[in-house]
Amino acid sequence: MSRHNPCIASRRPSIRDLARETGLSTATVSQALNGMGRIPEATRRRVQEAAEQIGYRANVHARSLVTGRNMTFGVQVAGGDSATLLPQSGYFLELLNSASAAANERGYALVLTPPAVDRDSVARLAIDGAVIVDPTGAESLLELGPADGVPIVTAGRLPDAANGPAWVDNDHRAGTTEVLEHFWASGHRKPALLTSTGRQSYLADALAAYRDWCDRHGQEPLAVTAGRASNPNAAAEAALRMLGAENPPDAVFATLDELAVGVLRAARRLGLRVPDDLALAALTDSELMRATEPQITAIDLMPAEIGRASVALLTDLVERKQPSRGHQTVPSRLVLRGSTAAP
Amino acid sequence: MSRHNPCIASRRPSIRDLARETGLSTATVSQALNGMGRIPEATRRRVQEAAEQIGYRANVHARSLVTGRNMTFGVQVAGGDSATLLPQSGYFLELLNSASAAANERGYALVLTPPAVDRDSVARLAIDGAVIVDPTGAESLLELGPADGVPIVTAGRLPDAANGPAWVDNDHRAGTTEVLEHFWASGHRKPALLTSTGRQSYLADALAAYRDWCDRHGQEPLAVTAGRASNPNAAAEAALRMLGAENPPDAVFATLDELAVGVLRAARRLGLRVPDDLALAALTDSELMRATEPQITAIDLMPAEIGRASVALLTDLVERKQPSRGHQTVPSRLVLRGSTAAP
DNA sequence: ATGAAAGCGCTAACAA
DNA sequence: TTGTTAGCGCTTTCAT
Repeated sequence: MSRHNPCIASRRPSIRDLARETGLSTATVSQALNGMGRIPEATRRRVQEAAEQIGYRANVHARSLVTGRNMTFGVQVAGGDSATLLPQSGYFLELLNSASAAANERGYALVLTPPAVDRDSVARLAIDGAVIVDPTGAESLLELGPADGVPIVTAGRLPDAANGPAWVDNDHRAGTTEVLEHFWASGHRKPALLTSTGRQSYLADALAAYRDWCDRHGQEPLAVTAGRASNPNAAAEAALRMLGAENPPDAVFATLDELAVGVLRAARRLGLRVPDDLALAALTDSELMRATEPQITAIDLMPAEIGRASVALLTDLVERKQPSRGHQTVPSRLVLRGSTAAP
Repeated sequence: MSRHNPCIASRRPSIRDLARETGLSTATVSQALNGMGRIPEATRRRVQEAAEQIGYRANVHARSLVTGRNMTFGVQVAGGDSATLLPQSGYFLELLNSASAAANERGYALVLTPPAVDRDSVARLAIDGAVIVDPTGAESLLELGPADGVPIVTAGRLPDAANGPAWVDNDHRAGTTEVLEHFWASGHRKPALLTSTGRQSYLADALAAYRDWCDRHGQEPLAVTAGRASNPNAAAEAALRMLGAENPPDAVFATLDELAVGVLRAARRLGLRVPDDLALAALTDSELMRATEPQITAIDLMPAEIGRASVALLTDLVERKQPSRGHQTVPSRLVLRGSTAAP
């Protein structure tokens, strides 16, 4: 019946409407709109104009049904509780925005994937691939994805990056070394490392680079853990102990923005001048680093670049069916502020 | 040919495989899995078990093609540049996470929608509805959506909320009044209002409530604008002028977390004790408010609740085809900290 | 209570 | 160069 009653209630024009409009077949119309080179330019133009005219847009579900591709990527942010997530929220949000833009440029939609997915949700989400940001290794998608033919890219590395999925990351060893050299150049000879607990790769990287540097400079390493990550008070306490001990460090590199805030607080309490008595820098730049006094030197991890690169890598994996290895290193940038002196 | 060659290369089991497995027709199988009540419980169970057995999951595209529903919501975060976005990133991220969870609970996927969409992208995204977070009124989706039958819910109100889309928001007038009463209770008699520039509804709300309160308490209002939103330095300057003037305020309510940080800095520079000489509170709670010394009293806007409520409202709109008016107010919560004294 | 059949809108062989 | 045709996997009348 509906076929004999041509759209009184206005439905979206289908490819058949467009075929009728142009006097061509649906197959030709489809080719003209999507195919490459097979249709003469004149016809193609005619079809495109008619499409514009009647406001035709292809139905994505019909297309996906036949092509077998979803044109959708998933993005999963942080494996765990939102408490550990929020201190770095600026980082995540910037990453998310750029990843979304990059995906859309390539014709993919980006869907938010909840941290704990089961096989059912993976199927329902209908994603062609996924980016997992700062994985802990416990994310179910890490196994479920590849098992169901959904390639994964991680932003940040997994503990066993060698035979894990493709990844995008900063060179945190280089960044750490750069900070320590910056301390050195301004006359600070005894830097300490203040870390949070966690299995993230960047912590291991920072620690390794720190130990290397100490070795090369004949320093005894002083690496302190502040306990739970997102706690400036815990950091302040750890810093108080560290700075109040005999032969204290004259510089601190903190592996999280909030830790650096705690150090600053401790320094103030001890009457230490920053940067003269104590130089201070943080691994992750954030608005927090601009809100203190003095502002804190920090490494900008370029989250927008990380997001963009992750999507680019994922697209390659999905479209070119390349072997699912591969990785990319995004350069970070040391942002000098008042907590460290100019050399 | 493929129909005569039953899955040597393993494809996902289709409804026909399930029909064959159970000895039923595809129609019955479909009914058993989705229909309500029409199929005897025994049959239903049998089908469900067989589905489990062979790992059947319905193809979302095939289903959407026939039902005409996408089972997807869009979410758009911030209309403009990321500079104005990032200071509130914790707020957004929390909102996003809860919105995603709420959508998934209802069977919807949540796709990130870029700020500037055209009609093509709206069609390609294939969304049944969208949440726009903190709209400025300039978002193209605001018009494109409804024009294409995509209902919109805004988290935060539009300038002309009366005949705009459905919205979810806090009662910022009540929140503002609560803060002012809190100031009053601890003996602070002359509160000032420090705002950022912007067309957001919460600014107008705060200002209106502030003026009302001043009226009722026989105070001369002192409302100052700090210029561009996300700048603690600009806020500090504005605060310095305000606090250095004759007959200065003894309390400041700042409409953004970063502004409050600027005020704190100004107070320290002027040698004012907080909260004794100057009480301080902020409209938006964030990790920043816990990173200063003293920590800053702030209104927690319950972003997770906002996200959840927005999705709930959107679902109603989409599924029940209710008139697209309607709104919901989410209660906020005053978090008392060191920057204000106990009464 | 269950099945047969049509068709959602599109693409991709293959035919002309 | 273009058209014909056969589905993609599912839901939904309408029969039985």
